[in-house]
Amino acid sequence: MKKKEEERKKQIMNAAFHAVSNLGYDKVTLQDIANHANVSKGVVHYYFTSKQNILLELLESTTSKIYRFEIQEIGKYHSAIEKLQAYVNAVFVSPQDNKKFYRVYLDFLAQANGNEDYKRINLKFYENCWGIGQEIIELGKGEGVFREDIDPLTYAKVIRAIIDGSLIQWLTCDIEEQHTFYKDICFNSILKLLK
Amino acid sequence: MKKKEEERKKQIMNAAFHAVSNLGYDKVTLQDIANHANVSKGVVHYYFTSKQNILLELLESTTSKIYRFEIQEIGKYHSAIEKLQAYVNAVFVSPQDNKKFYRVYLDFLAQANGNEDYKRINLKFYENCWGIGQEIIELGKGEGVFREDIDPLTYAKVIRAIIDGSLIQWLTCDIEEQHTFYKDICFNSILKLLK
Amino acid sequence: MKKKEEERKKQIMNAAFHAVSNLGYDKVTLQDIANHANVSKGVVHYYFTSKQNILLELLESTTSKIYRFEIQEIGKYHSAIEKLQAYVNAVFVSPQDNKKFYRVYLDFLAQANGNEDYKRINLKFYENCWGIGQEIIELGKGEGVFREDIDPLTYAKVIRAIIDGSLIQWLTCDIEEQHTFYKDICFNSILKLLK
Amino acid sequence: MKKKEEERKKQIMNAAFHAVSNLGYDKVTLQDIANHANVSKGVVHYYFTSKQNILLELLESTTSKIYRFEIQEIGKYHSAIEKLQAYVNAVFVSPQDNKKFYRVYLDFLAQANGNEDYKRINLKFYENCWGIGQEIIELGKGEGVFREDIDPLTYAKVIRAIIDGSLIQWLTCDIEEQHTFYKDICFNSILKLLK
DNA sequence: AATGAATGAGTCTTCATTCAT
DNA sequence: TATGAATGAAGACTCATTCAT
Repeated sequence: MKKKEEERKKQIMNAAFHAVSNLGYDKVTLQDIANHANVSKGVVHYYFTSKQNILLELLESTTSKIYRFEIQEIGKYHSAIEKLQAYVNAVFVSPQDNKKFYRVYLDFLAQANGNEDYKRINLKFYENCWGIGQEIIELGKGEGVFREDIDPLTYAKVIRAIIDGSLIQWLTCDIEEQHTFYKDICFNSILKLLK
Repeated sequence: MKKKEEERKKQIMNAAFHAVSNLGYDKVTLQDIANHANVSKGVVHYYFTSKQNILLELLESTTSKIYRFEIQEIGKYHSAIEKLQAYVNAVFVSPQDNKKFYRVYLDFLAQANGNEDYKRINLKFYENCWGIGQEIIELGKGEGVFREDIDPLTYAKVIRAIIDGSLIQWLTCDIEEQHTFYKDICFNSILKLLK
Repeated sequence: MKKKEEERKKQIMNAAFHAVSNLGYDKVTLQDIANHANVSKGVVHYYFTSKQNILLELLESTTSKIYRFEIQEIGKYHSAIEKLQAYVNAVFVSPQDNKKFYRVYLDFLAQANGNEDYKRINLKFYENCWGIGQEIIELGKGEGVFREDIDPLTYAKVIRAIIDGSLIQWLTCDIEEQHTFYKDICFNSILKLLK
Repeated sequence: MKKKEEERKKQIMNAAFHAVSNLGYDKVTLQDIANHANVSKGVVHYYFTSKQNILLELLESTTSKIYRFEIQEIGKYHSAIEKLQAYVNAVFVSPQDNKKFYRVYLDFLAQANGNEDYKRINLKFYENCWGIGQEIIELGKGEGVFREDIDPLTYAKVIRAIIDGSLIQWLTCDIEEQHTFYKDICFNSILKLLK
């Protein structure tokens, strides 16, 4: 029965993701989430103690999904440059997915300002991303393709800043065709910085 | 009389700024704004047609205030590098101000995803910021301190991405001491990119 | 389950009727209706999309209740004169009921001037009433008790005008004892007109 | 100065009439009235103690205007039948005027149900109208054109009921072309009743 | 486990009324 | 006299949460 419960929660979580993605963090209602999940409003409360609770888990699951995907993608390659390219590609998956995922993510980012729980989850996500950056930088230094004098953690933070900054800019300008443009300047900028 | 009205609107706008900054975009109520302005709820509606209307003007005034400050600061210097430093300094004014201003800005950025009006205002802000970047880059190219082969607009976008990405990261990590750290890596990264 | 919902709506509708009857169309609040129904404010919105919606249904149910009662009463008799008397009696049921029903009806009549939905519902009610008048007139012509040269629809309209005009006059003068007086002059006038 | 005050009040009263006529009794605001009068909101309160007060005076002035016009019109003729025709013609002036005046009147009629002041004013209007009816009936009896056995007051009430009932029916059906139709059946019915 | 009816606190908005100028 | 800025009470409506079934 434990398995069914897990499945139910996943189903609701998924519905919450689409609902927030469509309507925005502050517009979404429990009824919206229930509708997206094709269940009754009561079910949502049965599996989650409160709306706050759902959204918290949603941030957690969203960031962890993003992170796992990044890990998976860079795992397919072996050189630092290839891994870096895979990392950036993983972030800029496709216009459609980026819009869905990062709208939700951006909403939570804004929420994090006034909510310690969100802040904590987001910090964990940052640390994970910095970990990816560090790994690539250290690999590149070992390969001799990146400069020796760069501090891995510091530059890992810069890398993430460039990635987030580019993605948010693309998201806000909302010109689908520029997806590739932003992916490219993001990758090229990071590369130039590390070389 | 016109002047008094302008002043009143500014007072309310200012109250709205602090209210959103303290409570967040979606938590703020008209009563909060009225309280911050030390006026009755009715007054807010007397000067603004709706809550939406206040928030729209708030985004406009906030972004334009940020932009004007940036313009003012880079105007104090004459060389490209100095202007770039002034630009970054203007963004990273002080931990306190950054928190206030960019919390509001980040909230609107998140809203922009689902609201054409916010999107439009934000695009205008981006274009203004890109203009600053382009100006600095072209000056630097003239001075011979920046590479010749860089496209001003493209790199202006990268500059803003790094700035926003760094600031949001600092804001979210919420460690005041790292304010200088983020300002520095932001400036250094941009410089390295352009040289 | 469907039955329970129907009952609930009826209960609220009934509460709305009494609330409007006591307080008047433009004074009544959703809270008043909720109080009359002994339910919470939220319930009213659960069953009706808006206040407008409740009042619309109230006009519909009020006019249809009046009409059904008229039909029922004239159905008890077979001759034209008896039916006419039953018709007038049905309208002038009793001082208490008349006050309740026709106060609500008069309120809606006034609203109909600026509202197409009310106008439409009221027109339907008029047509129903004219139908009753026509039926009685045609029957009376067949029986030879009414003149041959009268146009059924035209006179049906006159009949309703006399009925409404008398009732409104009684309602506005608000002298209970005159209830019988107005019922009598109403019936006698119509009769004299048709003979 | 007394004269100017009177004029001001008249101006506001007139504006109130048009405002209520356009918007309806319960929709009209003091701002609407002020706008129609091209004065500031403050002025309205300067000349009338309250909104209730304006509307009360409006009912009084409206009913008295209707009554004075009826008196004036029947004064132009000398025979009972001509006076009756003039009376009906005065009520059914023109589609445009009827709509304006009787919308306001119907609104007040509805209000009268729950308000003693309105009720009193309206009763006064009824008594005036009954007076007209009685006068015509007595004249007709004297002329020998009306039956001898009719009670003037009773039939005066019937006359007014037919007039109001017809006018309200025309107003609610809202078919301009039927204005003449209703005027005719109204006059013919009354005539048939009295002969 | 699941439903959805019921609750009522909270929010935006309107507007009569007051009052300083 | 006249203005219109300011107030705050009141009302429609939303929605998270509870709970009986």
